[in-house]
Amino acid sequence: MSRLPRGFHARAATVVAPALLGQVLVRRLPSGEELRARLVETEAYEQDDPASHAFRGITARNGVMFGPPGRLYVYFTYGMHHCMNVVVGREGEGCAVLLRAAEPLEGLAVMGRARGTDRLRDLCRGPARLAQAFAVDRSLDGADLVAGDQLWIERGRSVDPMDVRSGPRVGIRVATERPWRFWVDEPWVSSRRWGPVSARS
DNA sequence: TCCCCGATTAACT
DNA sequence: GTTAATCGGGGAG
Repeated sequence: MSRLPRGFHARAATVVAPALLGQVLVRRLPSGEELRARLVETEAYEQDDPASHAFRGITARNGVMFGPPGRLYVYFTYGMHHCMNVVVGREGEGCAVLLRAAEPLEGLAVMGRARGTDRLRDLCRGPARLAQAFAVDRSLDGADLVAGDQLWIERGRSVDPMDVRSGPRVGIRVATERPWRFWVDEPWVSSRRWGPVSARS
């Protein structure tokens, strides 16, 4: 399997987000074990986007977002959850794609232990669940997905563009008119409400 | 310093 | 459908 190159990430968030569907997220744990899951749901956060953590400029928390593309931005929220994003676009822009859900493929027992459940469907269904299953927290903030050895993304079987759906992003109260959540209609996504088949190619 | 609330989840009714 | 859990970020004062 080939790893997604820097150039893949160096594009607009609204392009990278749907393009990530079907790609395989890989985590190598300190123990050497590898986890794999196929991405099925993402969200784009662009420049000048009121819903983006980068909207109000660079801070200690979101600094990685303004760095080079292809790195991981991890944030902590609700006092208990971690979520992971891929930094995209050009350095200095502050664009990212939130990884929201995936189909577990490999390392299921390890994911189940991390999640505290054996229910396959709940291992990676939701951004915080995905991060927990993959043992991702703030210590991986800034990890290089292109050249690093802890986390990366491999080219997976491509998703038919006609199967990509889109709709409003989840859990935000601004910019709801931007249909920047992308997903495929499978049981692994966090929510199947909304969204006709996307018009985008 | 204080204070509100969040790119959520799980356990309820 | 509703709500508690739980705490760091960042705007206001």
